[in-house]
Amino acid sequence: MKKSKDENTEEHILEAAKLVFQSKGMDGARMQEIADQAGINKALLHYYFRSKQMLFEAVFNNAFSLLAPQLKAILNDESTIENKIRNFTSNYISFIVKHPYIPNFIIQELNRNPDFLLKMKENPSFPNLDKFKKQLQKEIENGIINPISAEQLFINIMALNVFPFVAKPLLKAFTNTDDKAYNKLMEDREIEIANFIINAIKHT
Amino acid sequence: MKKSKDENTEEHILEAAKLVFQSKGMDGARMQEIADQAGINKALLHYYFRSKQMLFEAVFNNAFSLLAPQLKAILNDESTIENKIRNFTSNYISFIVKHPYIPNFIIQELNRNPDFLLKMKENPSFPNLDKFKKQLQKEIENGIINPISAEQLFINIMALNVFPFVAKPLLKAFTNTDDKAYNKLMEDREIEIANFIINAIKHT
DNA sequence: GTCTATAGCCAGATAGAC
DNA sequence: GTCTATCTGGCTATAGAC
Repeated sequence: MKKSKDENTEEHILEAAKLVFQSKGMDGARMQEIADQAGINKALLHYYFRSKQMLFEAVFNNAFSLLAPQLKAILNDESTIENKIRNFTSNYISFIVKHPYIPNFIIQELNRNPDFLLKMKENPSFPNLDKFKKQLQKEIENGIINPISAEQLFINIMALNVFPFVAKPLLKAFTNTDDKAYNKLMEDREIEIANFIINAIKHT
Repeated sequence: MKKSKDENTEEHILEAAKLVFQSKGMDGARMQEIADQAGINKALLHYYFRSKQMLFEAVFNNAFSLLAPQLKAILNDESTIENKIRNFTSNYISFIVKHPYIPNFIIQELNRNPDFLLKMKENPSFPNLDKFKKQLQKEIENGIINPISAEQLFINIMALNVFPFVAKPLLKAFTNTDDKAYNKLMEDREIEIANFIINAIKHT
């Protein structure tokens, strides 16, 4: 196994780079800090990834490819809109617990450089709302759901799920909660959000 | 008026610094770019604000003190919960049109350095939910509103209003809209969000 | 108050030994 | 593949003339 050592080091670097980039961002991150975190020398980072930019893109693409398939799976499964909402909410919360920095990292870096998405949108595996939209229209016609556009509903679902993690420091201050109390709020949201959304759209 | 020239320059610097810091962040911003934007020399920035850090804090505090009083006013006014929600939503959208970068700027920099808020929370003018909470409890007891905690409702209101602007690049890609179509979605939200929230919580 | 010039530092990247 | 040493450029900050 000639490559075992390489792959190991490469993995270590990626793991370290993930930690540093996701908490400091591209501009705030330092190659030295990544090297220290990985327990290796700065020169080795360049040996494996050539430049800071390329290392960053590796980390970013990894993060994005964790998020996208999940979204896609839920949008395109066969269950009802109500179930999709419940599934998404419960999946998303457990995803965040495993990868707390990802949403903010992705949002921040996309604001810095929106072109990242141009290549990705070409990919046929990029999530899209087509199926979700058809299904929603049908449920609206059948009087199960009140009229709402698929885009607005999708944005609302994302907003209610993602925002509390992205804006945690701000919301902690406004709601005057400490870390423990805020995390409790987040746990409760797993049920609360789904009910909130369904109340908002379900025909009565 | 001995100071008129100074104040003018200081204003120009702050305006330029706002533009640069809000789009690039503290780490990505360059003093040279701020100087160019203000049409002055780099040395003058230091003459007025001593350091990049201090200039940054001036910009950040300005941004925050635009956002906070607005929130406070709406939380503490005398109207019903339903009206508060409608007011907040309509005020917030026009606020964003005037200051599109502020929410993302504040959220981003608070994640970089949450301690910024520690001093601010001391200030008695810092927004809090006390009055909102009492009022909500009363309307729940009176059967106007379905049970929900003030914190969760507040987070939901913020999420639905703020997130679409913070995550614009990501949501534009997922909803597969161009700039024009996305802005149309945002306009529509001024009514849509308020109705969505009220449907979600209003007792029927 | 405003400028030019430059000090001084720090970060990304490379050369070259092992 | 991994290291030490170093180059090079860019950035904040200051000195000093006007």
